[in-house]
Amino acid sequence: MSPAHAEIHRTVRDRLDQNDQRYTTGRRAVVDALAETDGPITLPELIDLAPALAQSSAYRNLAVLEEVGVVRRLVHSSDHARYELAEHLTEHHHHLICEQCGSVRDVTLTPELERRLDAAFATVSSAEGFTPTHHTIDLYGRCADCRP
Amino acid sequence: MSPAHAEIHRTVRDRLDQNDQRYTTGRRAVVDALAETDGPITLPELIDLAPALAQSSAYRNLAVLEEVGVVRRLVHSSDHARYELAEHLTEHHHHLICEQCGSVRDVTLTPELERRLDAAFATVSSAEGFTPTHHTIDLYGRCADCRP
DNA sequence: TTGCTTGCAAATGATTTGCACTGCT
DNA sequence: AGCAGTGCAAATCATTTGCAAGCAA
Repeated sequence: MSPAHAEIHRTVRDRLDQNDQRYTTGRRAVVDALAETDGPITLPELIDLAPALAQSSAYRNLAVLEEVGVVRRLVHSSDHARYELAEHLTEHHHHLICEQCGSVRDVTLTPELERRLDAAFATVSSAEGFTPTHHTIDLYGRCADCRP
Repeated sequence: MSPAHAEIHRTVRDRLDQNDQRYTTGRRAVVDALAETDGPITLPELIDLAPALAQSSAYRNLAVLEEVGVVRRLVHSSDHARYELAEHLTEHHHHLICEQCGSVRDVTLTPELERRLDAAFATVSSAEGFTPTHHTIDLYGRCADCRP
């Protein structure tokens, strides 16, 4: 477990404490699994990484962790949702989504481009009376493994 | 929606013909409903706009229209999916998603920014061996109606 | 103890599907 | 006529929830 892992656990514990929630073995296992991967994972994938967890407990723990703001739930297709650590525990990133195999990997853009995007988003939003809080960018295509 | 309704219907009919599918009253009603709105709609919303459609037929027609490439299905949250006309029938756009009421509205960015984005996407993708085909950008926040 | 957490099994709800009927072509 | 499309009701499947038992503060 990397030092980054240790800090993640500390932050998660703090957030749970602040919300009168316990940091149980099961919740720790969920966080460990999410910290290990280089992209958001589905519930079956999570259970493969943490086989001690019952399915219902995995779902319940993810819901609690999402509520206290350390997990984000993503829905790209209609089968399984995907879960990842919140960006304040990782870093702002986007997703490469393979249309062939369904895998999802994280990518980051340059800070300069993100800055430009935020400016553009502020512009188009205010024209609509919309107040943006955050954004997601998904790139769909073919991943390296599925390349023809 | 840039092409007029008539042109949309012509294109849809062509696509269906090419795939040995008929352009029935129900399918036309689906396309009309999707062409009327300024953002992707859910199935209940679609049925409100086209009350003659049975729920199962709406789902089946949307599936057919998606298969022939004139409808796109979006999933932002875990309740109802949303459907919109494919971009070749409208224009390239993104979404403003209200976290309060769940409404979704279309927005466009400047062509210049889209060009810059495509360039950046090509760069980060090739570094991962990924071949991008298209992208989506979603802005989450508070819509005008839900503003505090 | 006291009550949150867990695991199992049953419930929920959006979407899909079987089947008989309708209506294009 | 013949087969694709439709409506209804039943089936599916990810996710949620009720309940009894386990575990942490």
